[in-house]
Amino acid sequence: MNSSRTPARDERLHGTHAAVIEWYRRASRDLPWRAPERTPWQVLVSEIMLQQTPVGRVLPVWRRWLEQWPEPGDLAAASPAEVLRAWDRLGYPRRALRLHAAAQNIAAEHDGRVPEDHAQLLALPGIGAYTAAAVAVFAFGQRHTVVDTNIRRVEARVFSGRALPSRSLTAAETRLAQDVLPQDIAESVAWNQAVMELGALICTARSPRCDECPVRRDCAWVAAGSPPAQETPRGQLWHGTDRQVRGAMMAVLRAADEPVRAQLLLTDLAGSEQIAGEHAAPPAVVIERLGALWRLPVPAEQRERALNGLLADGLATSDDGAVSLPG
DNA sequence: GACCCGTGGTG
DNA sequence: TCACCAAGGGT
Repeated sequence: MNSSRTPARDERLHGTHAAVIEWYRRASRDLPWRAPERTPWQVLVSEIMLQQTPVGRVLPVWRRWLEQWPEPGDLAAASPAEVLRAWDRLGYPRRALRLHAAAQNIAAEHDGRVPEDHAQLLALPGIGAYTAAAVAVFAFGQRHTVVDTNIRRVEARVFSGRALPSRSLTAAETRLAQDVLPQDIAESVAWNQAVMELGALICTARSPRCDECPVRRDCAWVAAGSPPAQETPRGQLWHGTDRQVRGAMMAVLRAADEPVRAQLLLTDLAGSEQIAGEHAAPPAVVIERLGALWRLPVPAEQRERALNGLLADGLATSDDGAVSLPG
């Protein structure tokens, strides 16, 4: 987009700001990490959990998590196994380990308080450009450019006239987000929050509800006749992937109170009968998870690769041929 | 940039 | 049904 500032452009942009922020006041969701009494730690935990994970699935886990570990120091003192079990099925369990590591860093290096400084936030494990900006903005009220998938999509449509943003974040998108960010600090905070919410509720990826959009008259994409996306994103593979196997193994380990023989994790449905005879029967829940793992139609070597991946990532430990959650 | 990393709801 | 999608980060 043309970044030159003209009175006409500034006035129109101001109108867009006002319309989106007003819509937010009227239509935004009432989420606990937005409550006036929220703490920076609560915001940070929410941002990590919300990475690639829908709000509805995060809510119950977030509540339990902060009840159990109300301050960074509380989480820092927990074991990785406790942390991974509390993470439950949010997905991408590496995020849980990184949040744990971040809490330990905060406890050791920042006197147990979430740092306000953007660069210090960025230095924490599991916190990248988006999350550092989001915490600085939503927890501390600073002026930073927040660029998440919602904001990218809204700005691609409204300002660039494109149906969808590019596959990966480009420098041009970041520049655009910086260009359209209000100068006033309080307004910039409101804008970041409001645009993200607009993308989540109205300007959605699949079937946007343009008839409810507060800026449909300012939208370059609508003005162009809402042309369809040029390239469809290649879908995330799942069936038959390492990720599927790793996920099934983690489900077993989360359910197991005691270490699980590696043999039980590496066999398939065909091999399970003879294996089962050689071991004491695990609890029913573990058997159920094992059954799901055994049923996956993947070769033995893939099961080994998946387990080695879990061990390498610190999501599991192995002792004398028995596997369990770490620590 | 490309690729890897979970999980489950949904159009 | 099934591919798409979700407040990304690290390598």
